[in-house]
Amino acid sequence: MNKHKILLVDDDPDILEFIEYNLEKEGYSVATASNGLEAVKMAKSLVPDLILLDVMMPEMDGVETCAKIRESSELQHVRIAFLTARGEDYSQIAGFDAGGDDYILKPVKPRVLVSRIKALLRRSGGPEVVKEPAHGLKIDRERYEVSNNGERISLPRKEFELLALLMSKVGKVFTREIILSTVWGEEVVVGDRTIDVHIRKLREKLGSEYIKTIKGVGYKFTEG
Amino acid sequence: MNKHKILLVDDDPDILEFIEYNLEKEGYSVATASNGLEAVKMAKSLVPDLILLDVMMPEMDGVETCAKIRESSELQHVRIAFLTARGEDYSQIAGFDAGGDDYILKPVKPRVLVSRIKALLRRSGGPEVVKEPAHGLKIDRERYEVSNNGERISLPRKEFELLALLMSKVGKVFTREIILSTVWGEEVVVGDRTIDVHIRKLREKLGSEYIKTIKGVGYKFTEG
DNA sequence: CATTGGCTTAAGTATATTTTAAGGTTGAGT
DNA sequence: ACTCAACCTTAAAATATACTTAAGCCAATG
Repeated sequence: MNKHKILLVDDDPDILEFIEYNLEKEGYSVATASNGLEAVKMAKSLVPDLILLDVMMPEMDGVETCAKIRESSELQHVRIAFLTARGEDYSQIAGFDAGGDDYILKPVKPRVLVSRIKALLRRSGGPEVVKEPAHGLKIDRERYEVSNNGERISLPRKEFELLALLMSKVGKVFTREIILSTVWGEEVVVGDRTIDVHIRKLREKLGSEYIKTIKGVGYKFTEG
Repeated sequence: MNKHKILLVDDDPDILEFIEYNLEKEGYSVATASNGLEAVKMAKSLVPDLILLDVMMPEMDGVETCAKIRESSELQHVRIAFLTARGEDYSQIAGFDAGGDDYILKPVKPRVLVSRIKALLRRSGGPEVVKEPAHGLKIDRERYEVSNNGERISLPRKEFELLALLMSKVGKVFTREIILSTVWGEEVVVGDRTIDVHIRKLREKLGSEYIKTIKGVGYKFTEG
C-alpha cells in the first residue's frame, strides 16, 4: 500500500512529537511545521494527502493557513482537518467556509486520531462521496442548520445530531441502540422515550414525511 | 446441530481469549485473528458463519477489514458484527456502507454477547450458504424492506424475518419446527396457527405465487 | 439571579403487530 | 367418495411498541 503523506501543523513541539510518533508508527509518512507560513510552503512542495492543522497558532492561525493553502490550485483537493482544543471558540471556524474537511478535538487519543485519519484518507482515495441532499433537505454541519428548500431551520444539538445520523445513510434503518450510542454516547444512559421525543420534534419542524418508524426495529430517513 | 463457525478479530489477546472462551463454552467453533490482514485471509479459507470485528485495530481497522472481506464473492453474505469500545468514535461506522450488520459494545458481558450472537446467527438462517434469489423479489435487511420489481414493500418484523428465512435458501423446504426456532427463538412458545397467519400475510402482500405449502412438511420459497 | 432553551422523564394514549381462536377448506390415503 | 389431519381464512383479543404531552431539571445566557 502506498504510504500516505501527512503534514502536521502545530506550534506546540510536544504535540507535534506526540502525534508524529503515533502516525509514523501506523506507517504514515509525516512532515511537520510549527507555524502557518512554514505550513503553506511545505504543503506546496510536498502536496501531502492530508493536512492536520492546529486552529490556535500565533501569527497565522489555522483558518487563515487553510485559506492560503486552498489558494494553490494543486492543493485544492487535499484533505484538511482542524485540530481544536475542547472548549475553544468554535465560532471562527464554524461559520467559516474554509474548505476544512473535519475537526478533531484535542486532547486526542492516538487510536481515535488514527481511525479518524483513516476515514479521511479513505474518503479522498475512494470515489467521491456525493451527499446529494435528499428531497429539498440539506444539512449544514458547520452551522447546525438544515435548509428545507431554502428555508433555514436551526436545530438544537441533539436534534441535529440525530437527523444527521439518519441522513448519513438515507433509507437505512438505524436501531435505537445505534442511535443512542452515536448521538448520546456509550457512557450516557437515557431512557428510550428520549429518542421518541426528539424524533417528534424533528417531525414537527421538518414535516412528518421524512422520518419513518420501523416498529420494533428503529427509524429511517425515507427516500422519495 | 451443526456447529457454527465464528471468526473473532481483535488486536488485544486478552479480549480474544476472553470472548473465545465464552463462545466455545456455548458450543461454537471459534477461530481468531489479531489483525485485519490475517482476518481477511482466514475469512476466505474458513468462510465462517459470523465474523466479530474489532473496530479499532492498528494498520487495518475494522471498517477497512470489513470492506475487504465483502469484496470476496463467497463472503458476501457472511454476517459481520463490529465490536466497539466504550467511548470510541462511532460516527464513521454508523453511516458507513461497509455491510456491517450489527454493533456490539465492549466491554461485553458474556451473556449479552452470546444472546446477540444467537440472534444474529438465527437471522442468517443457519450455516447454509445464502444465495441472492432471482425473481423480481429482493430482500434488503438494511432497510427492512422487500422490493418487488422496484416496488417497495415494507414489512413488519416477524413477517420480514420469516420471509428472509424462506428466501435464504430458495427452493428448500423449511419445517414448522425450524421456522419457529429461527424466527421466534427456542424459548418462545406460540401456537402453530401463528405461522399460517404470517404466511398468509406475506402472500397477501407479495402475491401468492412465491411461497408454497408442502403439506405435512413445511413451506418453501419457489423458484419460479 | 432570573429567564430561557434544551434535554430528559413520566404517564397516559394511540396504534401496529402478533397471537389466538374458531369455523371453513383441502387433499392424501383409504 | 369419505375421513381426518393439516392447512387456510378471518376477525377479534392481547401485547408490544411508539406517540404525545406536560412538567421538571439543568446549563447557558442576559
